[in-house]
Amino acid sequence: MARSNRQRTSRRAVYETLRRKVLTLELPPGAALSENELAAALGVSRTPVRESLILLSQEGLVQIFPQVGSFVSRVDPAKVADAQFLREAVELAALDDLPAELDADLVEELRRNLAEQERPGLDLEDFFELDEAFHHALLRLSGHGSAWATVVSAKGHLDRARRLGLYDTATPTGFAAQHVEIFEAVLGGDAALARSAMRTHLRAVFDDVERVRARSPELFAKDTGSVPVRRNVVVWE
Amino acid sequence: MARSNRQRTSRRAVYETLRRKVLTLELPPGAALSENELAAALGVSRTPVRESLILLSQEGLVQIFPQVGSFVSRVDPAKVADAQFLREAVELAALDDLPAELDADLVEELRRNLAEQERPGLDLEDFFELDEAFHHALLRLSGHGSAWATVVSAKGHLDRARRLGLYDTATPTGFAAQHVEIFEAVLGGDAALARSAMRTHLRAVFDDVERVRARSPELFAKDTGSVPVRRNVVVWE
DNA sequence: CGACCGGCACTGGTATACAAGCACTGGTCG
DNA sequence: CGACCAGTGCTTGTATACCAGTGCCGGTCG
Repeated sequence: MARSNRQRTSRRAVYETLRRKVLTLELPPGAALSENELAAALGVSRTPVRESLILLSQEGLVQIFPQVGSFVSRVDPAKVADAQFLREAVELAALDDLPAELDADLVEELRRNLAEQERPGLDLEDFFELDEAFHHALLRLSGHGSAWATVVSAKGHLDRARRLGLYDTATPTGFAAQHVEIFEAVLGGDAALARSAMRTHLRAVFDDVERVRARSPELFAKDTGSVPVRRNVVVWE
Repeated sequence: MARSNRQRTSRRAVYETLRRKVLTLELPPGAALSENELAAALGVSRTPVRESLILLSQEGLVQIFPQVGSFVSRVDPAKVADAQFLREAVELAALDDLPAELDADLVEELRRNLAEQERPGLDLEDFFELDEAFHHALLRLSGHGSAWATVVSAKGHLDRARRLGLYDTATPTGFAAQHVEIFEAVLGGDAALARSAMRTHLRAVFDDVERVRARSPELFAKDTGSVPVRRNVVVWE
């Protein structure tokens, strides 16, 4: 009776591929996304590519200029700030809703996650995955895990900025320590301490963005209206 | 230089039409949405209809079962609760971020809005519009107005539920009074009072949902997996 | 009578063809 | 020399054709 929710449609595959490439900066901000090129490169027709771009555009990761072109959106500081605000609001509110009796399985999962974060020689991509899982689990602990999906789709801009920040500093160990601090406050039932630790943590992430912005301004949007520039590069092969 | 951001594409028109019809319950939860029928009814091809359905599906307002059909999603209490939680988190956090000096124009706008809410014989649709504008303006007052877009797209389920609630009670005057209470606390600079008033208000909205649920359970989802039922109605014309 | 099973009608998924619009280019004309 | 203006090649937008999958229905067979 249970329907397999995971559809193996090529649209989903294309969407996930593109989203990953945008978030990992493999497709850098400002890059042109031609439906035809992508379709050819991915071995599908324009339709799934187009539909994926529309989805990404709704998330704010891609900008579509009708009859002109689609581009990976530049990191808009205002949107980053919004995502930051939203995330902070949600995660702090979740800490207020923690039940008296914490779910043992989730606590164990968090503990393993934190141990993994301390592992020496950790890949940055792996750290990101762990970081995601940590915050998600924390949200589930308060019974609002499914709100995470909304946070995820809203924080695309923030993610790219964070990634820039981490590639820059290359020292996520400080963040791991903050995770531990939050976790222990939660375990100890000290909601106020947990809140303040979480706030400090999220603000630290946010500050990283500003640091990168000073260094790599070309990745950030200046005018929100943006200027569509058609690349006119002819490649001779 | 400024590009007209408002594109008059038929996709946008179709999307807005469908979204409105779903939110106003003109297309009730559980209704079947055939791409072909919609295309014919709206006088366009399947493509814009299909793309609109995909967008609505990402918002959670529509469920697409491949090779089976698309349906207006039923009101999922869990999702309503999530939207409620998210909204509460964001709006309360915004109240904490209010600047010392409030924007005079926005205050005036809020004042006019509230006056309008008190107008006797107010249409329910109008009240909803005012309610939206009120909360949005309140968010802008704290400088996080653009986060409203995320809240809007996430609270589709909540909106439908609220609408059911208001059609049911048919007495939005109580909500208007709560709006005034929040506004005056904000004006008085009493953040704590504003927070508690806002929380009371949002919880009251939420409670309405449960009341409706007891009365009209067919509009709510039971299993999240949902059961696709193909209507087999033959119409003789 | 009841279980089975194949045709059928309909679904959304994908591919493709055509239309409309923008931007650059290179020429002409004032 | 500079402004203008069709030409051209690209873009996305829309329409349409075809495909695979799924539930229903009715005939058939045990």
